[in-house]
Amino acid sequence: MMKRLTVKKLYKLLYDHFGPRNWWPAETAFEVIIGAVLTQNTAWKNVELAIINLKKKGLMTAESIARASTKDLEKAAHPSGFYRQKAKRIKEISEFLIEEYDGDLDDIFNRPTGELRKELLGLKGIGPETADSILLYAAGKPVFVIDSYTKRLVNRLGLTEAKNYDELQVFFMKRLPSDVEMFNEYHALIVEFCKIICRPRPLCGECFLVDHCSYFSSFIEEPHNTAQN
DNA sequence: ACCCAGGTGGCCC
DNA sequence: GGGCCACATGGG
Repeated sequence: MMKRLTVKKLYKLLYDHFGPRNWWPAETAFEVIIGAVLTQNTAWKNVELAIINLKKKGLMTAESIARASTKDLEKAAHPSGFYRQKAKRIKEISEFLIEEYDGDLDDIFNRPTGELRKELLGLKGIGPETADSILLYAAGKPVFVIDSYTKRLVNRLGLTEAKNYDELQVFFMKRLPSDVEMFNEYHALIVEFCKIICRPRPLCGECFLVDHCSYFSSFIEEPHNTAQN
């Protein structure tokens, strides 16, 4: 008889399997913001290339990006895709930080979380996931980040019917203690798990969650016949 | 030659 | 408020 999988139990399973992920992969809070924009609908590997380019040009501070030419920013952002709009957006965000907060992130991060979130959402290029990634991974606020992996996973597991961002966020936050470290790990663990196993198309092979959830076993398919086509 | 990746904003109805 | 669509590169 299979026990019902809960949000807390899922966290434990993922944590026990993968261990701490130690996110976000960035040297500074500002780099988290830039990475969060660059990684929108983009593989992180490509984002790394763009971040290396920016650093090589000395473009990993709000001051330098605000001052940089659009052309230089586009060249650096190129490998991450959507490079024209991303270049424009990291420039606008940097300009905003300089103008409104003198480039001081501690200053802006000291604001109440709700107000800060609204302020971030007001910027072009920052939607709910990017805003919450910044709140959690740069500002250290207890905010649960939802992404396409999270939606896919909880829907397949049958944990909730919720589909839209805010509903899913409430779903998780109502069932978990407000703990920055745990929220940090939980999101990173979901990404890790989905990168490997919970793909758009079912992946053949075993999955350590199968024993814990019947919904999950239902989409694990038989090994692919690679001979066809 | 497809499909996919740590989304967002602008339209349209 | 939801359903499309453009945005673009690099890897499988």
